[in-house]
Amino acid sequence: MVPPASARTGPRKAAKATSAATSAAAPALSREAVIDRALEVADHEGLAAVSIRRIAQDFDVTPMALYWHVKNKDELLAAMGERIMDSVELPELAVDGGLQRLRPLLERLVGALARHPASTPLVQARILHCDTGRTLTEQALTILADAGFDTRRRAELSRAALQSVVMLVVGAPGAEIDVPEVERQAMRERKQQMLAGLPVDRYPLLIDSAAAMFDCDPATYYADGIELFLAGVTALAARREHRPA
Amino acid sequence: MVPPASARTGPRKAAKATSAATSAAAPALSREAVIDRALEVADHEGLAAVSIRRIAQDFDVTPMALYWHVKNKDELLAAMGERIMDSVELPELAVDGGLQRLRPLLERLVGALARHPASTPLVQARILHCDTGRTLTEQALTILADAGFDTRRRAELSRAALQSVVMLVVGAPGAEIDVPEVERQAMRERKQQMLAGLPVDRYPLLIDSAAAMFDCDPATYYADGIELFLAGVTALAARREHRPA
DNA sequence: ACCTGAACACCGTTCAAGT
DNA sequence: ACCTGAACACCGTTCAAGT
Repeated sequence: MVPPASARTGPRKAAKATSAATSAAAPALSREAVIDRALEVADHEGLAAVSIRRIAQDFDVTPMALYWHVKNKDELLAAMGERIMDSVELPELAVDGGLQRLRPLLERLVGALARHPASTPLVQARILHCDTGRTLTEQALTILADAGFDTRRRAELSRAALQSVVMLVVGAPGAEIDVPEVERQAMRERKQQMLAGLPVDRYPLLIDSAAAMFDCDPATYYADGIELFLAGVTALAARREHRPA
Repeated sequence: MVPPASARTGPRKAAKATSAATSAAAPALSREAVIDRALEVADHEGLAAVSIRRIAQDFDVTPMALYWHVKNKDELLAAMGERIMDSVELPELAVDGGLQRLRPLLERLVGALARHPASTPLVQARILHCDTGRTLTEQALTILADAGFDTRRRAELSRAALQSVVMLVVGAPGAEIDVPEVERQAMRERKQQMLAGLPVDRYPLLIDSAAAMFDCDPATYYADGIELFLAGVTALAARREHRPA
């Protein structure tokens, strides 16, 4: 599943340096440090590379040492998700601007998630388990309520809003989540070749789109994704107004 | 990670029945049978419960026997994703109807994915690796091209269309993917209690929506999700028409 | 063509013990 | 309060060998 070890980047005993001044090497073990390191490992080698034993190794410590700072692996993964969520810089909620006020909210979320694409799937289940996620949801609900959506629609749409962002990041073309950094380029090329080898008569448009699917600017990709969602809610809100129940 | 064994549901030697007529028990080992069983296990116990050794056990066979039918675990997971994708009943592409022709396409996809929510994450990366997925994409691209979207926007939007469906299924309220069937109800109740315990002054709308987030009808949830996407593309297409470059 | 046995290098986790 | 050692029950996978 994971390539047979080799290439490690993490902090390690530089040599068998004696106690005093162990150089840059491993930082002190702590819950925060463990979570940070886990996110780093996921960023560079994929989420599958995150294991209790591996992280312990990076701290030059026994695997069981981690269990003092973290309940178990599931809790570590949950904490990674919440850490990402808490890194969102919450925007202030403007008094007016209608549904367009959702835009900064979604942009900030994209900004935070895109820093850790490989760990973004972890966020999905943890949004409502941290303050930042709840505040973000509450803001979205406020904006949607102002636009006239009832409780049920608000719930659905706020959910869809945040999940659309998760989807954008996880499904970003060329992100190749869960593939280690080093193999990403090769992976992309293999995919592109596969598409190029398809029968042109059966999939003319698909082949035509292949290039656009791979070399795409992340900034416009995210902007367009957010735009699509906003266009959707705006249209739905307009329908409500024109034929009110 | 996975609860400590116990409760298994799969086919098993009923007793130490002698060769001839081993009753209903384990079907013949084959690539198809392995994939089917893996999907069943994921459906009932979550994707994490799918292991080479476990599936082998369910067939009363040595783990290494599976390697004859399947290259390795990654290939098994990929095959599960493609199997789901191939179970989509492709709609015929109507000649007219504009962007609304996307609807049956998305509905069929939801239909197929919703049968295996726990394994739906596997579909994401495999869409373009099977005929059905490519055909579906080609159809989406055709509809989007007819609506006037250029190559880049077509590529983006077809991608967004299929991923939105994956997201709808994976993020379905109360689906609790990756949690074994037996614990799902308990999990839902824990979440609901957590929301109920929140400070009402900070999260008034969130708490108000809590009920709507949990007891929701899957049919309208999916219909609304598809509607949101269609409203979005339709609005974007309309903008293009009114101020053409 | 299809399956087994033995072995290897990994996992997560518990529990008693050390400082 | 924080960490270690030894042990257990799991993983995926290889390789030589059986029928």
